[in-house]
Amino acid sequence: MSFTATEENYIKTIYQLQAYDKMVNTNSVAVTLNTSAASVTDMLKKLKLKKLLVYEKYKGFKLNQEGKKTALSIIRKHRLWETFLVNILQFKWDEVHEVAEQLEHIQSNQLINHLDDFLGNPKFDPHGDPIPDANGKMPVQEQINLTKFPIHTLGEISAVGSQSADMLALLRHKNIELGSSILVEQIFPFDDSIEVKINNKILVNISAKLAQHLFVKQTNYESKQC
Amino acid sequence: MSFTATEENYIKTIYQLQAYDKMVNTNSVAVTLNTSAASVTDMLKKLKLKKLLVYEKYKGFKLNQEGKKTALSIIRKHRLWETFLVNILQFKWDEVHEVAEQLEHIQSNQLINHLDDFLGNPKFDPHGDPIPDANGKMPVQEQINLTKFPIHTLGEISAVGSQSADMLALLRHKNIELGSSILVEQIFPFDDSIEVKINNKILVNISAKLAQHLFVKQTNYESKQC
DNA sequence: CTTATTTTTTAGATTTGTCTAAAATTAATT
DNA sequence: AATTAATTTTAGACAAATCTAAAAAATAAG
Repeated sequence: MSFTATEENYIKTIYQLQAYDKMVNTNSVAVTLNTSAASVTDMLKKLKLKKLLVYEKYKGFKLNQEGKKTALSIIRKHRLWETFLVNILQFKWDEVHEVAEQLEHIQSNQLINHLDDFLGNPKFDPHGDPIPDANGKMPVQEQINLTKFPIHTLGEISAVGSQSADMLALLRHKNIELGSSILVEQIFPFDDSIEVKINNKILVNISAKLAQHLFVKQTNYESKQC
Repeated sequence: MSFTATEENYIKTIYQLQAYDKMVNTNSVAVTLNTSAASVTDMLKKLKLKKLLVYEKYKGFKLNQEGKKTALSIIRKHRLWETFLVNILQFKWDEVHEVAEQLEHIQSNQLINHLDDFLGNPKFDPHGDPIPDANGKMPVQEQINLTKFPIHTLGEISAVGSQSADMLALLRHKNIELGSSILVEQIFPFDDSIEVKINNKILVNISAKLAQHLFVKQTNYESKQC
């Protein structure tokens, strides 16, 4: 079965909002897609008809198995295209999103599988996010971006996403290096900066921009993947 | 200014039909795009409003300067993507069209210019068609596919588009080699086969499939490019 | 446990691209 | 030149995706 670009955008958004099978509400989808709640309701009816989600009016909704499978195939396409843009066409990290949003809607399994092979079947995209395989299987993400790391959870710095001298100088100044332990204490919504404790000793503030270039691996705890 | 995928398909079709500034009629566009004459009329009004074509009702129409510029940028995208699919992703010649039809509508100058650079700024696509540059300039096409070569015009075989042993055996059988002179005598619409005279001596019949793999350079005459 | 507030859904309208059927125009034929 | 045939345009309708405003349901507050 195939879907319009609009349907695919809804499916992807719902998937991201329902992480670990939570119920999703109309408004959050409307806000994310920058549209009205009424439009979301219209689309929900349509997606229910196509048997992609569990939905009863006023009660919230979430994707079923088929819906999740569809979402993963869209995410796969998006992340492979981002990898292509950055690794092959020399785009910068922060330039790829808009173009990948268009490319993810191209319909051709042959295309995406050939692209996957050409890129060397990458497991993670340039932002460190895992790329589902052709069967929708996501590699376990051993490292995630600091901006997405849960609060009050112990982790350690596992990678830095840039070799810029300016950035390395900043890290040295803050006493952060590969292997440092890190614990997010607080997030400031105003500028998206993050206060973290490094090596269980010093508190430092990390700007949103710096955080985007730091990758963290959770220590001790099992990650509950679904 | 930017256009919907549908508008772009009309613009491209009209461009191809008006070769050398001939007037185009409604029906031929309808047939090419597999739609109704009424739909074409609707779109003509829209494209006239956007100042892309010269159009007076019942009198035919053609793209103006702006329209042709737009058409060339779409053709540029289409042919660069076809080159990418064949040269990089290992698609076969006859598998690329449908996917390129989708990819040509992706909007991003940065993307297409990076792709052009990555491919090494190719002048011709895998079908031998010329690729317009970023300014819409088409390289002079010294060779064209036999299927597009004008009837009763003297040319010579300038390239063969495959190295398959089966194909070379067939060419040897028909006494065709690089540099052979060729003159199209007749085209049979039933199976698109072509009767040609080789080296001004022997008449041979060439199947549509074989013709697609032969490239011909016109001899003696100047090509009237616009 | 009613009332007020928020969230969600319905109703009705709009835009884009499409269609069919009928009317208008041009081209062809006797 | 008058009539027939073909082409093109208009008129009116429809489906997809959207909107605003009003109604319905769920949640929160007094």
